[in-house]
Amino acid sequence: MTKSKRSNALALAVLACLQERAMHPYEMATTMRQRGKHESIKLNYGSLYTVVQSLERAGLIEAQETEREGRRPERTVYGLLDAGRIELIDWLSELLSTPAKEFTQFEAGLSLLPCLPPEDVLALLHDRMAATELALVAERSVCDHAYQQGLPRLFAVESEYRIAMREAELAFVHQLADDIRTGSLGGLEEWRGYHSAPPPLQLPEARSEEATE
Amino acid sequence: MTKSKRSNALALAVLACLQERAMHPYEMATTMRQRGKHESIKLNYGSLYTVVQSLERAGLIEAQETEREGRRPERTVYGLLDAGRIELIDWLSELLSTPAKEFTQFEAGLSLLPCLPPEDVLALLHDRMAATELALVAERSVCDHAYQQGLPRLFAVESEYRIAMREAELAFVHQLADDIRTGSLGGLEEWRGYHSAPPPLQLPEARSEEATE
DNA sequence: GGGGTCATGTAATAGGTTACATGATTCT
DNA sequence: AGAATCATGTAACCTATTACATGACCCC
Repeated sequence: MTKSKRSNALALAVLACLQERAMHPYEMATTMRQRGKHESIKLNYGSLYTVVQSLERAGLIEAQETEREGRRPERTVYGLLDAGRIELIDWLSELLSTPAKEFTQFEAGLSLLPCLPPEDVLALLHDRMAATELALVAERSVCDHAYQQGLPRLFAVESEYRIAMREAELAFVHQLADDIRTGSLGGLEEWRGYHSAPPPLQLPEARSEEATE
Repeated sequence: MTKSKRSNALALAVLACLQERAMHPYEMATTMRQRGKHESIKLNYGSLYTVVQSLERAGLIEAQETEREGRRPERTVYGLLDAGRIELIDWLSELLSTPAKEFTQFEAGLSLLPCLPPEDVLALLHDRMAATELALVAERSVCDHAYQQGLPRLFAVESEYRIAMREAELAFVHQLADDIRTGSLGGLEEWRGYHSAPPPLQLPEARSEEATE
């Protein structure tokens, strides 16, 4: 697995938790949630148990004891094996050092732009800009708040990264919308032609309600 | 499905192909490849057939004829139904207008930074910057080349988007590396403490081979 | 005329997600 | 005391990916 299994980052998070101390799965989940890691790594209980199993099969972690507190269901506590320690370091190093191809939904959408008429695209992009600005405000304030509580930046770098990426996307969309309006994308007439727009409406002043630029 | 099925963008690409004309699956794939859409939408044959089936079950597309050319295997040609046309517009509009939460591998990596010692992280980030710069050169040249062939920008917006995002990430990583070096991330001693670094090596001039800043 | 590669698709497997289950704790 | 929520996990389902299959074309 050690090579094939590097798909789902939740497995990496599990290794990271266990590097700190042995835990049972549910505790890993709450730990991650407390630290806000679920904002960066998709987490749900179902997958968690699947992933833990698969890490065990791969010999990276090991069930240490099954304790039972009160009459709750048994909880299996897992510990990190040496192979797991190595895999953690290796995998994380790869994530940091090697830019990976990611398929984002927005990129998919952009690649199919010609399927919609330009006026519609313009309106949609304006909607996105507004939504992005909102999201940015929220993320920035969460981040600032954490820092004011004394959290060292080291533990919220992901958050700064998300903000930086959103800002960049916003700038891009802004520019793109401008380029569509001014026609500097080229092929505007062709584009409009695909979608038999009823009148020769050349979008002279027809702007939607957004005025973000 | 119309709501639950909006996970895999390949289905959207299928709808988009069929908006143009009826096709059999293999032809959709080659069409997408020709236009470089597989750079933006993950495509492999196995998934393609699964996705087409599921679109058919959902009543968005329909098998029109099964032709047979020479003694090749039968090919089923699919056509877009009205429900499919609507779904295409709806789905694409959502992708464009609504920023979605995406989990990227790099963000996952960043969120686990404290698992590695700061010196190692620094080296890894420098590797990433070098690799990103290479990737940027390649993508820019592909894009420019296409434009010089007369392709209107409209058909390569995704590519410009990828470039913009990579540039932004590069800038972020650059800044982050600086912040680690100068200690403005806070908690550097703590951080180093987690990983009992053998000597009190304070990374005085110990830089790796990259000199990107 | 035999070995590769293209064109086209199917089947088996693995991975992940949703839905469900059950006892404990807390709130009103 | 009953309702809601937390803590903990299992099982069934669905999706996607990999591996495989098969005839045709092409090149030497």
